[in-house]
Amino acid sequence: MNTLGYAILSALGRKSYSGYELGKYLENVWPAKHSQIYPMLTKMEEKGFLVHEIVEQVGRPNKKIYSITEKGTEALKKWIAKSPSEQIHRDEFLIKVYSSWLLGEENSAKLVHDRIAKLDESIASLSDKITEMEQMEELETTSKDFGRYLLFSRKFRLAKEEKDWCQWVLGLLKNKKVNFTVFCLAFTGRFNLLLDGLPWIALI
Amino acid sequence: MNTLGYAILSALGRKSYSGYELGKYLENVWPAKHSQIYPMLTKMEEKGFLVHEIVEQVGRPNKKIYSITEKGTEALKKWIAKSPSEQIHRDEFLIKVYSSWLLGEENSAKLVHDRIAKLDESIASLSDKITEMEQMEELETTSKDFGRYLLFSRKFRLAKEEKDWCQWVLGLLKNKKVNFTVFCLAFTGRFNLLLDGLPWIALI
DNA sequence: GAAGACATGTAAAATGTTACATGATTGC
DNA sequence: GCAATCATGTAACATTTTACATGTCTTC
Repeated sequence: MNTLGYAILSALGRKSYSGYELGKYLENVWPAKHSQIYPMLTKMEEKGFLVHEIVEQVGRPNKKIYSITEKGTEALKKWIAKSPSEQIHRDEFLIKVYSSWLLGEENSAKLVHDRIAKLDESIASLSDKITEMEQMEELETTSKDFGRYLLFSRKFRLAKEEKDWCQWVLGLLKNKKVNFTVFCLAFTGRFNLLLDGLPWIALI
Repeated sequence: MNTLGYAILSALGRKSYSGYELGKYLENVWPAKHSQIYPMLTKMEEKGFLVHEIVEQVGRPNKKIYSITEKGTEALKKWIAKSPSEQIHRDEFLIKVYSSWLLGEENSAKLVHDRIAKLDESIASLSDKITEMEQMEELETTSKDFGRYLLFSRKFRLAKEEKDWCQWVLGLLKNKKVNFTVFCLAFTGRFNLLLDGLPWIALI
């Protein structure tokens, strides 16, 4: 089985879902279209990793709700123990930024502004999800929801970091020179390496 | 032509490369194996976007150095003007973190520690690359090297943010509860939204 | 009345990875 | 002597995307 299969198992380990619902969850960890998900679910059920029950609905199509089996959980556990493969990150935006010298400063700035707008949207929606999780009475590290919480807070932090970088780029585009900033970046890089391991609170 | 093709054009826009060298550059924006790159270069040359010249070498195989043509530059310019597609991010590590409740706290911590070790490696090598760029006398926004600089500083910042998140996760795993942290995260989320647009320097 | 969410599936095309092929040089 | 780097290419396989199919309900 491939990573998509294990991503599905990891989702069903926490909660039973239909293929349609899985599609939305998977966006966060391993994007896949429904045309890939449905055949995969069939294959996984044949192997005994999953079972489904049909939930009849009024006014909309019936669903197949999939649940993980003992065999599925065992397979997932074994897979988790192996060290993960390298992450894949593909971003057309970065290729376009790389070619910004062809684009001119105004158009480059527009490219970055558009990205900021998209990031603001996802920051807002992630903020809402985290607020929801705030409502939970007890969220311990052994809870099935703990991984979900880690995931969303990571997405949130990453989006904010990306936005900060975008704003830094806009600043460079305005000032047209970068020498001083290059210096600062390299400096903070080294500075942070020194600080590593020290509790930040001690610095205040 | 697909994104890989435009990624190649963007690289050759800055500097001429052999297929082998392109493979290494592409790792940063659009990872591709040589088995995908070589046929793509042939196809692109047939279309008139590229030309190559053979560089004979002693003691090692000859290279084909590819250069972008006028037609290639035009194609790249047109493509850059279109708004970029969504970024793709696939990471087995995150699926494993999501399933950390199955793993137990010790094994979860090991998973995160291993990630930190990998991040430290890339932080170190990116730091070196940025130091190299520091040497450059003039790095203006219209320079062909400007995009390259933006790219590496983004990679650097992202890796550092990822490491911070990892360390935060390790802290949670130790304390076993997250309620207070959830609160802080959501709070800083809102706080930062308030500060947006204000120059940070004004706060000192 | 059009668009989008809900819901599941198949087929074809594009994209990406692994394996097969070859071969010299350099550093451990 | 073994692994890694340099260097290019093809073939087979796996994965992913786009298009084809169908149909109801809800919101603008």
